[in-house]
Amino acid sequence: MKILVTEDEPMTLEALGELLRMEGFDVVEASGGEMALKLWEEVHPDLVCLDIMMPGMDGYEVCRRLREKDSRTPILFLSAKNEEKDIVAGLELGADDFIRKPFSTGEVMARIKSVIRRAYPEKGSRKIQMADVVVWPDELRAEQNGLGIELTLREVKMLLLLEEKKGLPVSRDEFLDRCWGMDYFPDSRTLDQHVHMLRKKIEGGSELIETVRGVGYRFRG
Amino acid sequence: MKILVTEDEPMTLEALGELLRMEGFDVVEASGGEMALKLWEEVHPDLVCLDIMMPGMDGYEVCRRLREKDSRTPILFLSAKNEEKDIVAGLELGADDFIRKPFSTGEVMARIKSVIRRAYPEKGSRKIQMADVVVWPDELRAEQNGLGIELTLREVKMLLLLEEKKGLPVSRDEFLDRCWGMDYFPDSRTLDQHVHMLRKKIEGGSELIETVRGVGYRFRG
DNA sequence: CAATCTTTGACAGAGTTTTGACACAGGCAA
DNA sequence: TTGCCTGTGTCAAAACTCTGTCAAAGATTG
Repeated sequence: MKILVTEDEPMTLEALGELLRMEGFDVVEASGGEMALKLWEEVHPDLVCLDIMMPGMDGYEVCRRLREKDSRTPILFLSAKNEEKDIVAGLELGADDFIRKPFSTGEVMARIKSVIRRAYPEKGSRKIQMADVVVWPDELRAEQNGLGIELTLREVKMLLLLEEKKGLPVSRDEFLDRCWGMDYFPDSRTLDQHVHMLRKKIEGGSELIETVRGVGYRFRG
Repeated sequence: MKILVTEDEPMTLEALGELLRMEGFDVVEASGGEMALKLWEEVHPDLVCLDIMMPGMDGYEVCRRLREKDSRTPILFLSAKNEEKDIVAGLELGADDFIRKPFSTGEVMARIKSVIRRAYPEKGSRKIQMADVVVWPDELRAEQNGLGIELTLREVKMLLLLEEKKGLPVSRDEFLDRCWGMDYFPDSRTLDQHVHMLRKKIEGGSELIETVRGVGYRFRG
């Protein structure tokens, strides 16, 4: 799930980005309205967070232009202006929700997740085929040869990453970034241990998750 | 949905009560006007059926007094007097409909349901089956193995959410979002506590509401 | 103010993740 | 080939996190 965050204040931008990445989102950061539009073209995010007050092109204007190209992707405003009329103005432009500054991290996450749930209800029941394994990521569950397999949250994240790379090797660093968090560096055998678990749970596991020495792991698919 | 029935003829009163209970209503029976007013205070029914001709305080008078306290709850007259002027008198007092005696059970039900639909458009007196539990969300009530279960508003919301997801896990975030409100963040064991309550009220509860660690809960169905 | 419903804090218990010790394997140079 | 270095596999214990449960405090409603 990709989120484009636009905010002119660098500290706030980075904090938001980090917060969202912690929760497993892909985050693209824009420091202004023009950049936001440009990045939108490149990455086509699933959700856009816009600061209203920015030098140059403000959030309203960005919203208007985005809505010309795409009316579906949810847009969420971050705003220090909390007057009723601004909220109304934003909603008329097709915004999905508002977050008033200063905000708590809890509130940001709750609202973003809520908007995502409303916009992508189908994401609640994905099903992914990986070789002869069927994975239901949201249920922390998989099946192979008619046999049910219980997974943990981390194992699912790892499988999804492997699936996303479709047979390409995924480096250890990338695993840690995407399944743990950017600034997490376990100092010993943590990653190996989790790969071990996956291999144990999936029949013929060490054939399916192949070790690429000096790099990381790859899923044979 | 609670209905207060007032009628001085015991046989008729019991028959009406039985009829309504068959249809899943909660029925409170009053054998006279004074009793009706007293019971109204106690139970705050969603609908009142009043016989017009009763010894002591008659239906008109009860209606007038009820309307002083509450102008919303629908009132329905049962009457052997079927002349035009009586109907007009009743409607002026704020009654919602008339049923003429002798009445057919079909007519009674049709009129009562019609009045309810008009007065409570948002409620359909829905009935939802979840595994072996039948839930009447609007009545904060459920039944399992013929055993009645009283629910609170929050418990009903939680059940409805679980039902809506049909066996998929519902995340803790989503519970808080949908059953509490977007910007509500209880800081401790609130959600667990409510799940606990539901499990306690529903037989075999912890089997039915399964916990998905790190995610939330799911209803087995 | 009494009854009911909700929230909270403390604590226990279960499940998951991390760690450290050690074994093993692959690559490289002598 | 042998020996060495580095990277990986495996295990079990330790550390940590999440959830269940209880009792009591707080809110709400009649």
